[in-house]
Amino acid sequence: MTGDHNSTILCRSVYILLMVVKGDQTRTRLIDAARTLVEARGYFGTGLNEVIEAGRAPRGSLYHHFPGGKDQLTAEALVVSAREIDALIRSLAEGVTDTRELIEAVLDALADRMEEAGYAKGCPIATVALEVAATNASLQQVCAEAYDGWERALADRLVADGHGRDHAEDLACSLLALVEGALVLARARRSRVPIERARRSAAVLLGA
Amino acid sequence: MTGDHNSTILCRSVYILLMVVKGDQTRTRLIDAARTLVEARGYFGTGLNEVIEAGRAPRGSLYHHFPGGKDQLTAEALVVSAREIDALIRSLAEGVTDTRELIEAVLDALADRMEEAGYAKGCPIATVALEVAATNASLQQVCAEAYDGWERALADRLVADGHGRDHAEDLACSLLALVEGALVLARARRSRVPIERARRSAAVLLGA
DNA sequence: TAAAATATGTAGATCGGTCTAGAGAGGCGC
DNA sequence: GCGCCTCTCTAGACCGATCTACATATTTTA
Repeated sequence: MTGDHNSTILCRSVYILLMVVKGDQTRTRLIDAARTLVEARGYFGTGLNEVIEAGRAPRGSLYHHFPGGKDQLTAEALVVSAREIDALIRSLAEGVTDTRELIEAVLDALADRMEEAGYAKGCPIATVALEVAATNASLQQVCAEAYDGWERALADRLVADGHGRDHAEDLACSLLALVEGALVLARARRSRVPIERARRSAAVLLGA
Repeated sequence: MTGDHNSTILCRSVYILLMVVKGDQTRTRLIDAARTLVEARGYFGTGLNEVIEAGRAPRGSLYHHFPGGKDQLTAEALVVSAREIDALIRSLAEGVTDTRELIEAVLDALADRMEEAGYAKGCPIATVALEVAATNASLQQVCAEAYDGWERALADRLVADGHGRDHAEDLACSLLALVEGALVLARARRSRVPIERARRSAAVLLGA
């Protein structure tokens, strides 16, 4: 009886797990498709038809997994992309000796990523942030939080380098701006030169 | 006879002028409407229905003045906006003593403009640049040229400050990146703090 | 059987773009 | 000097395509 009960629980758990995994597979494919498309063409430039085609899912699945529609899908895609960049910063931060090296590593990684994608990638947040800043409060909030997280990661490393907290936050914000701006210029020009130049300026800001 | 001829020419000239002016008024209204909407919501986020409504013009007029359709209208709107910023930089450059003051003045002006518009304005080029970098060569070209012009204006002022040409171009590119990035962060967060912080970092880059 | 997830179909609006009609002006022949 | 022509620009109806969103099966699994 206890055995039956346990095996029932087990079966049920496995089922739920499988369902979750399977459901999550479709869900994940949709989010990944949205991430790629939104980064390449923005919020308004990405149609849900493209998303479900790229995500190989029927229309109904999209609204099953994302009852909030396009906004929910986009918000979740932005959160995943933001976390990925955050993890990139924090993982690179462990293998370098100071923040200057960290910024250079981040710029290199983002530049490579951008070139490899034929300039369809850059900052996964910026395009949407600019499109919705004045008209969509919830997505604007998601974008703002993404930047907050990255800035915190940079500030943490600056503090570890010995900077005071206040100065670290100031500097982290400017470094983030420099990186974001370099990505904008690089994409607009389809050239990584602005990123190389930002590297040197970042070094100056960090007192190299 | 000569009088008749002259008055005929005069009438004709006046007519053509009026027609040109009238045509240009509609044309200008459409471009202005497109400028505002595109800066606020980007290329894909701006519908031609909104443009003709804001520009108080019928559809026929739009396609009369812009036979190239949405792309032509957007391209011309970007060019006008780019020239406006270029003129802003060059006019501010005349009233300051060095490039540091110029950057600070530019940042102040852009931040005011952004706040006054409720964060519906920022950089008039960036949103479109990010949306079309990988998919629309002609608009991407327009964006790239806009940034080239602004960078040249900054580099000119740096050369006037005594910097060597090569170093001036490097520095101008990074300063532009810093400004662009600060605008992105400021819009995303709906706060001018990132711009204030970029001010200080710009001063550092310019050796203040 | 019940619930979850998938698979379509389609509604209703809006998209960019095209088309034709007409208003308003001067030129021009008679 | 009057009617007619042409030309520019305005005006809006209209087109097929696409958009987001929802509704309705069908399949899958315990």
